Amino acid sequence: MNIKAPRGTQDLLPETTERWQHVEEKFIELCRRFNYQEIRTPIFEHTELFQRGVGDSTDIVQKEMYTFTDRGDRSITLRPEGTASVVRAFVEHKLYGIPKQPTKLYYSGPMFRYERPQQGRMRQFVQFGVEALGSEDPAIDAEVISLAMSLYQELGLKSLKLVINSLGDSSSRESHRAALVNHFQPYKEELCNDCQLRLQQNPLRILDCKKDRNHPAMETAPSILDHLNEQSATYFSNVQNHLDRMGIDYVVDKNLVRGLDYYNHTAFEIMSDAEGFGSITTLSGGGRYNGLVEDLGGPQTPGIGFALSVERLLMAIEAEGVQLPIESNVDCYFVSLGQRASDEAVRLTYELRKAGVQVDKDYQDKKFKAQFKAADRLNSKYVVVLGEDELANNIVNIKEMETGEQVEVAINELVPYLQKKLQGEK
RNA sequence: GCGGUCGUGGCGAAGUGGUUAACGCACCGGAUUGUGGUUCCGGCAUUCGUGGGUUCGAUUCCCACCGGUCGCCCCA
Repeated sequence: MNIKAPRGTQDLLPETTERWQHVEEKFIELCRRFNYQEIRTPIFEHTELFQRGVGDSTDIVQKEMYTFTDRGDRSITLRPEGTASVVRAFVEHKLYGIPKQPTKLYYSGPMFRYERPQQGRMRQFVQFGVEALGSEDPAIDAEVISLAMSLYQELGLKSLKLVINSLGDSSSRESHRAALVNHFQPYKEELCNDCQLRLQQNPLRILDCKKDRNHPAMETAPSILDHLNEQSATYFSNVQNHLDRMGIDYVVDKNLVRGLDYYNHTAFEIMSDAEGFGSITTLSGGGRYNGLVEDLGGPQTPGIGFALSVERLLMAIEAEGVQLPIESNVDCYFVSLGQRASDEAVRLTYELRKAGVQVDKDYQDKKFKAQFKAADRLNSKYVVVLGEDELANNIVNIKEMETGEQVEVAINELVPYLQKKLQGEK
């Protein structure tokens, strides 16, 4: 029986992991520049956290969670997203009490959702995310958005679209909700099954229903933007003012509705315009969640954050043909002939490695020529040749592969010689 | 969860109800007993996603399952 990776999971092989490492390093470096610090939370949590945090009416909670009962009869869920866990940790460890405020955190790690996989949608996928807790300044909304945009831009992506909207505060949402119910109630029978349910549960989400998008009632549906109270409207326009001043392009989409219950005020998504990117165009999404900390038992604390999919980020890089500066090669390769020479090469390889040189040798008893081929394939800058003759004279032959030049060097000079050579290049 | 489509060596890809499963790339060895390339020669699938069924016989036909992929729902 052949065991394969479970559906919707993937192995990332060396060729790919180099690309992952590159974007991970970029993300970490960027967070540092923006003064966000890393938080690591468990990969599984009590199921209740997501029911309360993400919201019982959401698709995530209703049909996408990896939930199981552990041996202690606890209901456990593999985290489907990061914000609920971060906020839980924020409350649990009373981070709201430390002097450094607002609390600016970033995370990176696997998330799990039970869905039908397709490209850009895995059951286990990796998100980068940030959360800024404790500030209700429109400037920090802009900061979070700019961090997300910077990551894509600095990695070289061009076909980006930033979409923003405001969901308003609770009173704005209440008034909008009532207006929506009023508006759609007469057409209830004409809407799709899902939307008939949404009418009671979450009428906001009728707005981004793909099935009913052409229903005439959509055109005339009340916009949240018309129901924002003065504070909410001011907040939203301040966020936009900051984006304008920062030179970040965006479009306002009054139908942008985020799938999670905890959002209010600012909501945004970054999408890819790239040719052939496929039907899933959302690269990342985020928004403000001023009630979540309180919902999870903490003091009233505003928050905003976003999360992006690393898989989709790499897909976008691929789709746009961006070349990442990844070099996979070796400084030096040993070619040896005969057992005694090979033994000595083992020792010298170790000496070179201790001295910081990136070096490898043959371990498959390959023929002389095949060893050279291996060196070539690894793009080795130098080849050190060690045979019986060299051994007898206590020397090695060092060949520079690009030029073909070869020099004799005493064995005990090998390490300093190569160190010097390689230093000169860098 | 629903619908379409696909599943042959490491990769790409032909093929047929019958018995030797093409070809290309990659890889390994030799020509060239110690220097990367080229060329030439040779090697490389008891087996066609898995399990059943039909048949004298199945990689080829049927069914189920598994997996990929595309679209829908929804999202990152």
